[in-house]
Amino acid sequence: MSIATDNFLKALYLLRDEQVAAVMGTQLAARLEISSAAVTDMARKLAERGLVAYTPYREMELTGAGEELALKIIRRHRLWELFLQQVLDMDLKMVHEEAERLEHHASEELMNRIDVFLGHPDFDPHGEPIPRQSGSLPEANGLLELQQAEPGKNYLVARIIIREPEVFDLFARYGIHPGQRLQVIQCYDFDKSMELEVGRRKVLLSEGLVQKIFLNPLN
Amino acid sequence: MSIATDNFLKALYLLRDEQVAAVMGTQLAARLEISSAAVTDMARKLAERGLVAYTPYREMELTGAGEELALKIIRRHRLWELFLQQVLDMDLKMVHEEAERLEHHASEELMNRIDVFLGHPDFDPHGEPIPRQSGSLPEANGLLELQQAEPGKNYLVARIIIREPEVFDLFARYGIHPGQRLQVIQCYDFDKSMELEVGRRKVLLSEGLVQKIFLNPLN
DNA sequence: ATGCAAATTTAAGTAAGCTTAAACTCAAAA
DNA sequence: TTTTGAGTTTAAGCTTACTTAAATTTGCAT
Repeated sequence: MSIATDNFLKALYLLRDEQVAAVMGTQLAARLEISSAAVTDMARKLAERGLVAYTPYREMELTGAGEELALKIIRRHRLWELFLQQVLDMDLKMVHEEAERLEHHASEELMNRIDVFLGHPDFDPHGEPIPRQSGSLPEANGLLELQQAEPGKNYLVARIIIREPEVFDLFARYGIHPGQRLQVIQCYDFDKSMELEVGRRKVLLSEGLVQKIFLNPLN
Repeated sequence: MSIATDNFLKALYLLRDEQVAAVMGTQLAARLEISSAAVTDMARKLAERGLVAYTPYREMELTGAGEELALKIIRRHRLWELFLQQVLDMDLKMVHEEAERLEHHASEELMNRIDVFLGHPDFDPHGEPIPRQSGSLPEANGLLELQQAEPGKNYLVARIIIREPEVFDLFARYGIHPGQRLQVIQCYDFDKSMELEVGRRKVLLSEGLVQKIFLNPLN
């Protein structure tokens, strides 16, 4: 499997995942930064290999086999991201582009060692789920949304969704990161903001921020 | 810089290093597993870029700039090898081919983090020197050859040259690895073999094995 | 000094993964 | 229902890093 193939399958999977609708060539071309002619070309080749369902002038989507491969690549990407951040202390801003290259070049064996080293993690540093070796995805709904937490009880931050770099910095400043213990002080129903205790500091979060945090109950 | 370029420069450096003589196309072709026509092609291109000194039908060698680049690539390779072995506990037999791929795809920033993580190491798991960021090579002659060690004194193993996988296994079985403390019990001058104490075990090494071990005096 | 074999170079061709530009399709508006 | 333009495909061409096969050079042995 070539890098171009890897990237095509990955982009197709993620694009489909982000929107709910099917994926058209132009979007793929934009995301992969190639011409739409190249997309058509690739689609035809991957269709021959049974990885993409494709009829000329129609939308395309991954076949079962294609999705399986896409998930493997995404697994590699997210494991690398987490490894680079947690073990080598790389800046979250650099971690994506680094993983973007490394994901294509590590052996299965190495990826499994990284997985073990990290303790079979469920989420990458952006809060995105890391597909398992089996191809299954960890479900965030095993987790509790912060909105539903009971004031007074203790929780562990399990996952924070970080699509914007500023958000990471903000949470970092308040000491909110996976593994951190926290308690809900109060919920303000009128605008759905919340007051938390993190460490021994009190923090006030807007609804938008609250929705990015998922918890595990403690004891 | 492409992967092909990386590999060409690296092979040219290492080949030159192994033998003392200049390097001919056929040897390069053999090592890189490409045709000699491809070697000529590459040589011409790299000569244009000022990385290789090349005149048709003559031997070729690296220019200053070429050697600088070769050392950078070798640095990456050896840092990866050590990282994979020490941090991710990969088998020494797999470490080379893994590093062979990763060396081309990690950023300078990542390599430096790996270097720091490992404590700016001087030698890779095969005992080969790791070029520094500056391009200089750690000299093994800061180290003591085992032959010259004084019986009774304590030493730390600094470097073991492992070109054959069996040798690694052998040393591993006797607990001999970088960082290990040892003492010389006796030298047998008639065949230059030696008896050592490693941990609390006594070990008898042939001359060939003795020559692979380099030491730092302890206190 | 000459011829020969080995090594090297040239020439021509291949494959992947692109590009641009022209041709085509299709669905939706007129 | 015809037109239109956005989106897609086809066609032709490029680059890199190879390949094989034929031509060339070299240095060594005679």
